[in-house]
Amino acid sequence: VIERHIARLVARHTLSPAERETVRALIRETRTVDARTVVAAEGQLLSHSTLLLDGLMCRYKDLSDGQRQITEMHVPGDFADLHGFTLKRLDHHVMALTPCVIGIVPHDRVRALTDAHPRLTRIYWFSTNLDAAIHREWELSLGRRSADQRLAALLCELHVRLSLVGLADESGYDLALTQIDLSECLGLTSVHVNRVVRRLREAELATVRRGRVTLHDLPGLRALAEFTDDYLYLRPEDL
Amino acid sequence: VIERHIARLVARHTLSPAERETVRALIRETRTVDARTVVAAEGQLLSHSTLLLDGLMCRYKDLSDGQRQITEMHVPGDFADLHGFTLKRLDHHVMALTPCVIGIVPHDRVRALTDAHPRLTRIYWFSTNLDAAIHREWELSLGRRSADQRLAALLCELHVRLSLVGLADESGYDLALTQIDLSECLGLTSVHVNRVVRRLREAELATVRRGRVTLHDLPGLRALAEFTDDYLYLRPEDL
DNA sequence: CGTCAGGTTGACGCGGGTCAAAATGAGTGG
DNA sequence: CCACTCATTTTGACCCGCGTCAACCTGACG
Repeated sequence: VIERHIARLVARHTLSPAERETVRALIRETRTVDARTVVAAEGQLLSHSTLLLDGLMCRYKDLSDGQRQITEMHVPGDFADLHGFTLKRLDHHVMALTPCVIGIVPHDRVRALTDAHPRLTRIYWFSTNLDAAIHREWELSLGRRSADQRLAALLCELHVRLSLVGLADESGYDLALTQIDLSECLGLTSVHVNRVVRRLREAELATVRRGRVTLHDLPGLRALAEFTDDYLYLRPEDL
Repeated sequence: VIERHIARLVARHTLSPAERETVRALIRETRTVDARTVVAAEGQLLSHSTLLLDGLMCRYKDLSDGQRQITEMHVPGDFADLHGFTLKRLDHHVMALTPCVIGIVPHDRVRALTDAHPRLTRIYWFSTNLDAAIHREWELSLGRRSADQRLAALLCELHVRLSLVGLADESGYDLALTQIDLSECLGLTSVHVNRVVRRLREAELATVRRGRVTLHDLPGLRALAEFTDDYLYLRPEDL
């Protein structure tokens, strides 16, 4: 399943066989974690990063009254908290939303990589910058898009990202998120998400039910959200 | 004025004299740009990054109807688009909001740095991860904070960041932003920003007028926003 | 002293929040 | 195989924060 991580990297940059080996050697062990497990807590000193191999995870921050904002979704192949290597302590929580398989990557191995492999370092630096680009797109959604557009944009983003690792096709993808989870991504209430889900279904754009997203009209969905995949950087460039 | 950049780095990590020299040598030239100049356009292939030495800049994205979302503010000492080194093309615009002094840092010098100076590479990697942390905090604001809390949070963040480079004290700071600019940071309309500015003044928390932010009650402002500076990473850690 | 960007204010409307209740449905144990 | 449970989804009625629209004010600058 670590091939999903390689696939994700290769979608953006070439990797030599030697580099692939170096990447594979980053993982010390794999583990499974239950749904709703916090794998990295805000403020905690970290000694390793978490590579998501299977399942869904998210980053979130919350306010004192319990309101929660998910700042990014993670799909298989993603590093959930590679930025923890330089930040040491996270400004947010990382939580499994479904049962997950994760790879543990000790920070001393990442550090050795930065000392010995400048090109791979640049590739992983890129990877955290891609997370930032996703954050920016979400800021645009949260600040300026309507509720319908926000959900459409999220569905389009997940479709692209899951396709990269072979977990989506043109018909749709499996997505084990509750409407509460979606509301925490979108800056809405779960009640309103329910209305928006219905509207997208009635507009024959997409059907979202617990467990599965079915895409009826992807161009229409993209047009509604004004979605372009530029911010996901799918055209490989040299590093 | 490049000392502001050094000050910003040293607030988070130690720098040896040799490292300081290496950092200084990154700048090929300095320039001035007028207010409202776009110094890096979305999608454009970049060959250098822009170090902000004086003035205010921002990153923004927009929708087809002209609605704009500023995703981050830049203060003197910040790299405005260091992430452009790995991304090659930006997913957003970078614009001067006031007349600015900038340093031009060619990407081949950054690349040389990543080949020869692993520790400085980690420090600059950290720097772009700090941008991402700011993006996440803004996602929290845009998704979950009320209009009043959002403005309070922004004023608190700028106070901390400007203090680091000696451009703010406990009384307040100069800030040449229009209410339109603020509205584009906060995901609000300029009309509503005007009302919020009045409310913060009437609550004797802060006075915001064109050119100057005066802080009357910083603890009150921070409490309103539930602001903590954790996400700005002011406690130095080793890299 | 004219011009024009930006700031200010008021009236009104709407998107999305709140509250409450009922329906659904995936386990779980008997 | 059924009864029970509890989280989640769904729906309706009502409300409010913020947007919209429009008019007027202010002040910097030529």
